Amino acid sequence: MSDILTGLNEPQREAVQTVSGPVMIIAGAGAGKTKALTHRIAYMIEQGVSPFSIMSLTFTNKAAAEMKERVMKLVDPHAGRNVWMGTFHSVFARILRSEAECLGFTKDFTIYDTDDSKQLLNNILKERELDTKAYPVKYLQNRISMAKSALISAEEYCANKDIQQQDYQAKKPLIGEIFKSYNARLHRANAMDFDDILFHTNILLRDFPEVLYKYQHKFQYILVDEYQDTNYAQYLIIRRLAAVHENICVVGDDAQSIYSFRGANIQNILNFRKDYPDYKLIRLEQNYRSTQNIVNAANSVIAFNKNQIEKKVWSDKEAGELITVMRANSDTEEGTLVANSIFGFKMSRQLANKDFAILYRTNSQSRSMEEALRRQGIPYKIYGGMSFYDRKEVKDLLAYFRIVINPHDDQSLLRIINTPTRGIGETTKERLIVASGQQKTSIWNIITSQMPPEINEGTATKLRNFATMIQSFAVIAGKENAFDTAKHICDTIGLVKFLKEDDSPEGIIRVQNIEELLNAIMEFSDKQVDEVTGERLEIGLSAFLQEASLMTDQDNKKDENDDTVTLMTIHAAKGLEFPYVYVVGLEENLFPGVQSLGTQDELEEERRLFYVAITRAEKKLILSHAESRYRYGSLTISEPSRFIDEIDKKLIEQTHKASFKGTRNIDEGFNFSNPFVRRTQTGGFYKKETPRATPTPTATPARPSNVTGNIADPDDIKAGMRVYHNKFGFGNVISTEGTGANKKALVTFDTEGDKRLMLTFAKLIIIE
DNA sequence: GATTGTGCCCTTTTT
DNA sequence: GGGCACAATC
Repeated sequence: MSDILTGLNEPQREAVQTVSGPVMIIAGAGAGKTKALTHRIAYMIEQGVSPFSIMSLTFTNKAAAEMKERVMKLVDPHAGRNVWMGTFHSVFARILRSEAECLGFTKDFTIYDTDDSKQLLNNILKERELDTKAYPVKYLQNRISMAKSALISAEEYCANKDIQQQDYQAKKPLIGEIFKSYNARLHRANAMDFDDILFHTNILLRDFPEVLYKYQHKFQYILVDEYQDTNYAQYLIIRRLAAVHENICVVGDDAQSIYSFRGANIQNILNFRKDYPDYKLIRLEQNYRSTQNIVNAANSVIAFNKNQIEKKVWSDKEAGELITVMRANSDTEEGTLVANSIFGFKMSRQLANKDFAILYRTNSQSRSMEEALRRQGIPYKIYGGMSFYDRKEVKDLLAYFRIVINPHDDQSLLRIINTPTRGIGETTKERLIVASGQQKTSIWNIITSQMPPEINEGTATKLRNFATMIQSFAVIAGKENAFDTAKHICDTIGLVKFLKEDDSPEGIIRVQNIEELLNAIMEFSDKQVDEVTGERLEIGLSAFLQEASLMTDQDNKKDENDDTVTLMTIHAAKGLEFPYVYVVGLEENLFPGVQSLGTQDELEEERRLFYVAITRAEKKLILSHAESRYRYGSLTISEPSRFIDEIDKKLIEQTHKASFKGTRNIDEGFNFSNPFVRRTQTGGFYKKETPRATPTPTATPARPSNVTGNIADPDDIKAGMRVYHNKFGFGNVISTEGTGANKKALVTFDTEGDKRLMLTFAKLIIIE
């Protein structure tokens, strides 16, 4: 017991020991919320709470795995593993499988991912002969997902006047009908999409009191991580399950809510006190991750948001270094500056590549960074983008597995019926879709018992052969373990042989991916060990699929060992930390993005995203922005982000590209964009008219003793330099004009604003 | 029925 | 710039 409580601060200890009743933990970034949660679970188990009665929910598999690992270290692993710990989707999919019959599904239901649902919607549009321009699939997905997350059924969607009015005004009046067909097709396919897992769980708990009763009494203790990211469907599930015991503990940080575009609702945090009036609020405010300067910078930024729960995050670490702001003249140069900076820190401070992370708003920004790192010879790894489970060949093979387990899975059937090629084309597929719509049954049933007359005999035979093959696989799956079945399927369809015909580098990767998938199945099987005897359990394909359909490759591959710089979006970086963090592309219309300038709420979400970015850094934070950038193939000019201005000025130091060697040509480019810079940079280095959280003191600095150096030759003064003037103090050279004795410079002084100086008279000292 | 050409549209995305 | 969907080809 002492083990579990030692090393915790006072509020953490309170969070761990307040086991009964509703508890809300508001945890700042880096305040040890995972520690509080894991120790709490361990503490409960040690206090005699049955692990089977504890449900702990997270959003990612990775977070769940990490928590499980940490709990197992604190308590007897046999007890630890019995806690219901996982993502919302995995825990409730598990419950849905055992209760599937109530809802008209079988326990082998398939989970459709975003791509499957996209294909399905495409089929519906085709069937209804609707234009994909009038009804963009992405828009439909969004609309349907939002409805399901808000627990609005397709029928309610159609009956709701407001919603219908919205769709009518958007010139998309048929969305409701499409929604209905979509659900009908899912149900016919014995399939659920991601949102359905939560939606159907709610239906289950709402309409089947005995089921509700069972789980309310089973899960006496409920813990929820990242509560600020829950949507209405998740909120209501938790509320229902916790209604009897009210031993519910939620952990969140409203300042880190960055998924509202996915339906996450901050109100859930704000409403907690209404739902559980006698709740206990615990604040974890001490940040153990970052230096004071970084914490203060984050605080000064987030202070600009109106909607937030009051808290003061603090750090008792050293003040640390100032936050560096780098200005580049182009996206290419931004990459170079970042790569040079990393190289410099590595050399001067003996750091490893893995001490660095480069974070950006959009994935497309990775390219300039990537190219610069490659030129500099720095190993890096880009996270995000195409996931292993999104690869076509992997999805193809998985589709075979899925249809063996659930033959009514139409999307899988359509995906693989002609892969490898079997002479079954688009026309045939369309006929099958239409027939299944008319007969209101799955395509599988159409092929096996109600072959439509318009399909000619040759094609019909091909279809029957396909069905026979799938049936033979199903027989094998009933007898053999997952790996042997998978291997058999793979060999029989000749997928590897088919892929090997393509010997391009991409083709070789595809073959490797198939091998990797088979390895993953093997690995998964190896992990399934009998708890009591320690023997390996034979697990079937179905069990593997259940796991794989809710898996992303984010979790299995976090090679702690390989020493690379990390590149990822800020969204992907949530929950992670790095000693040195670069946040790049801090420009208006990029970060904050142009689409988020519309409403206050959207802007505040962008600001929270910036807050998340800042708080990833432990020791040093470097921000950068470029004055121009290629976007969608054409050059765009950008102003520095307002977010830079929102950081307390005392915490920032400016670096200039002139301080880097060999940038003469860049200076020329810089002059080119000069008029623009002058326009936006009045007063201080950045726009002065922006409101500030804390006003910066404005006194002309006396010449500090560390300013040494001689009066510069006017010819040496160049745009971008940092200079010192005896009367005006420190400033930045924005531009120069004229030559020789007539040479003038526009200098923006930190405290005195813009000055145009004749260089033969102004005695400037070059600082850097 | 597969392959190449042409216009179109771009965020973030735990599951 | 580039990925994707659909069309025009062979």
